[in-house]
Amino acid sequence: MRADARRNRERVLEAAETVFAEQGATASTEEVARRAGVGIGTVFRHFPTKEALYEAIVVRRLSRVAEQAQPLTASADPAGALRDLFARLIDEAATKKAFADTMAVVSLDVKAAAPAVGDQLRDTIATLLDAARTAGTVRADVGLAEVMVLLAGLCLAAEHTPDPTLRESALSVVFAGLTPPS
Amino acid sequence: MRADARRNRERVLEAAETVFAEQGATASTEEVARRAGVGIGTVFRHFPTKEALYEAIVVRRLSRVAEQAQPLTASADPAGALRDLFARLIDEAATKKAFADTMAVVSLDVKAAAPAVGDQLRDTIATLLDAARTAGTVRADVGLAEVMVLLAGLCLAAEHTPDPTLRESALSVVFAGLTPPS
DNA sequence: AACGATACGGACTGATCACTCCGCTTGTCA
DNA sequence: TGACAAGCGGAGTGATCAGTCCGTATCGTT
Repeated sequence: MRADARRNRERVLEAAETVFAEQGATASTEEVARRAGVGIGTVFRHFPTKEALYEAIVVRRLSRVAEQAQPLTASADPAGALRDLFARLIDEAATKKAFADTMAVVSLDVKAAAPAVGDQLRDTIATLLDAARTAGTVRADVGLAEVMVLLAGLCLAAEHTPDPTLRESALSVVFAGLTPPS
Repeated sequence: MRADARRNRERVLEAAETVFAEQGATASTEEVARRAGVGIGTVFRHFPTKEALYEAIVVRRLSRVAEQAQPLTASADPAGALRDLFARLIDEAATKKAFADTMAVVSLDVKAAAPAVGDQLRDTIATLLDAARTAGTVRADVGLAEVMVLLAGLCLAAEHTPDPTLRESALSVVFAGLTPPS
């Protein structure tokens, strides 16, 4: 692969990330090309389809998030770690358009396109949840599926909730519901 | 207004409701016209804009929902009534595409297009919430805003959650979080 | 330096869609 | 029943956008 090609590919990914974050998945490919300082042809040479480009940045974002999340599994307070992770994901969803949709797809449409990356995050959450249940800091009768639905819901709602305090409050209520009755 | 005009207007609304429920807001106006057994011109004569048509069916759905919800304010168990209402809205969101978005807009983008209709539902929820807090069946420190965020989140997540049991479980967790600690 | 392969830019194509316009039909009322 | 306004259908218009194609520029290699 030629040097300029590699450089342009990276530029396109970077531009796509910000454009999709700002305008959502409906942003035009031309806008991405413009932002990258590149012709449309170049975009399509590197990513044969708009969907492929979109998927590429989804994978990118997800693997970054999953990578940051992984160390949490070593935490002594798994429920707390889970909550921190959720807070981080919720903030990302509030800030970057279409990230909430990504989270919804990863959380809920399990057989989704890019499987491995979503699994990684899901696995981390599963580990934390198990540990928290064992520790007695999360109710034993809630499963991963429920938690994923709640996470997706919080992320999707966050997209329309500019006030961070309010997002935090909603998260608090959910975690109160996850805590075992005393 | 001529008899056939009134009849066609109703047909268009009916068709739009099912088409938007099936395909979401991106469904084409032509599809609505076809489903209504009417020319496109007719659709645009009654609703000058696709957006106007969409807004009309949003208002329609919302006022139906708000109307059904209103009697609940008389309930002796306001927390239970609130939960029933949420369950109903969540089911609707799971079944009818774009209803979840409507709920999100009504819940979160307060200054939205069709104000009065959203207010009606919001008022009912506020009344139930107040009563429940007074009765001590909902924590005193959660406000309407938080509840609306949670409702929107549950509805948005429901759109991707075909399993009704799972939706119900998620709702349970949220309501557990709303219940005062014993 | 010179040459072939690789990559680039952006005009172009075809499809889709919201919306318009006008010749024709149908309801209404005298 | 006749006449005319109100309403209808759907071909047409312009805009947008994903994706193609090819003449040109750039890179790497000998």
